[in-house]
Amino acid sequence: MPQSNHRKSSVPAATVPRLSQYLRKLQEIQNRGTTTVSSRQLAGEVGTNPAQIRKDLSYFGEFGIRGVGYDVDRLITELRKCLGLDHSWNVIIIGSGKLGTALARYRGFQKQGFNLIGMFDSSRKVVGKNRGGGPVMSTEKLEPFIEKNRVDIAIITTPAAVAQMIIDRVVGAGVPSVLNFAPIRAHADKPAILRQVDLSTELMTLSFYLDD
Amino acid sequence: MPQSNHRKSSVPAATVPRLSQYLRKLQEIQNRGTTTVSSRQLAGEVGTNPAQIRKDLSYFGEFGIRGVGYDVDRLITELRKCLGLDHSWNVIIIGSGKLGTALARYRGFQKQGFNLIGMFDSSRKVVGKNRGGGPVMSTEKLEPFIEKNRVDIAIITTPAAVAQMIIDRVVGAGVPSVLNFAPIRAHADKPAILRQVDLSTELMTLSFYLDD
DNA sequence: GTGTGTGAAAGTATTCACAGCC
DNA sequence: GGCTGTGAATACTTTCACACAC
Repeated sequence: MPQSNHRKSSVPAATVPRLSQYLRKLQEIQNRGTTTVSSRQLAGEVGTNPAQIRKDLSYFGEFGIRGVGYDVDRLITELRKCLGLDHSWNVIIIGSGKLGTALARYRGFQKQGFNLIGMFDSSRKVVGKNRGGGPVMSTEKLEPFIEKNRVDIAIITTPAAVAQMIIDRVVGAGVPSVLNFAPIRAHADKPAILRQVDLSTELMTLSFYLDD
Repeated sequence: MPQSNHRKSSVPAATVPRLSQYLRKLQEIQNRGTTTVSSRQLAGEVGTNPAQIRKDLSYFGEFGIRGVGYDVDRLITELRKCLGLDHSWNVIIIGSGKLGTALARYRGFQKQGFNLIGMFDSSRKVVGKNRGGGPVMSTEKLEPFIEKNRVDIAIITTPAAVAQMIIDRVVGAGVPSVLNFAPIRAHADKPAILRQVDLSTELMTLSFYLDD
């Protein structure tokens, strides 16, 4: 029984990140005071095709009104439900250097329902200091912390050299998903969900498309 | 005449980021002292299919030896050429907060041929300070700086509120590619290449795949 | 035997185009 | 008239499987 959720596996992988982009734009539109939006308008703003949006939404239900468009409030609520943002997730950050601190201080974090419940670092110098996510704990305390607290997402911002070891440890301790910012191609053995954010890949991809 | 380069447009978009991952693994393999690698071995390490690697490489040429595999040094050289890393690119960072500073201090940067030639910030308090990329300049000096220096890539780490305006300004001044870390869905009018790195999208994507 | 390079097949994703509803 | 929801068509990507080279 690998994927328990029938609904999720039938949604194309490419659709999921787009949903979050629709959500962001819709929140912007909501802030402007607009109450109704068509797939055409939304597509114009996020830079995609109207049919793409309608198709993406159709995997989850019928949220629009023909001839009219979508109610902005309603669609925001539905999208948050689709993305699992209708309850909150507990997040830890491992590595409290500049990058870890930048992420911890990111305000949109809590606003979207992600609770930063702990930060970890191996350096004696920073343990106990506040880097935006409460007092930094020693990485030695990782496993007991994960035992005692439900941790849904571990964000890795350690140096490359230790990143894979840290990932093995948090996954081994039962954390179901990992977001890796360390510049390595990481892997996870257990059925953990792993995503990578990688400056160097992004720069090289730009480089490819630049004219010589 | 939109895309001038015939070679590039025939390479699938999905192939490009993978090339950079192959390159990273190959550099690791090279450091271990291994001189030859097969598509099977490399695929095992990056977590993909051997045929995928061979197909990806086939868009650029024939780099292997049948019955043997690939010479690691040779393949690294070829991949760097494919990705446009055989010469160096000039990069600026706009926004010298924690994130901008973290990126500026990332060592792999220079190592792969990206020269950080300037950092900018709108705050009087940081202008003149060194955040890892020489003295921070005022964002007022952006356009004259771009006039005088070839800038290939602009990395945006400003607050969301000003990010789109900054992108418009650098693209307007002639910067051909932008890597945006600000939490907005940005767009560029001119034929500039734009890539987005987005913590909130990554977190929401994980959220989608987590069990309720 | 081993492993590349590559057409052909299978699998995914995007876009079209239109019936149906407001 | 306008816009959604969706099957059908197109485009893109990955994987298979085998001829060919070492």
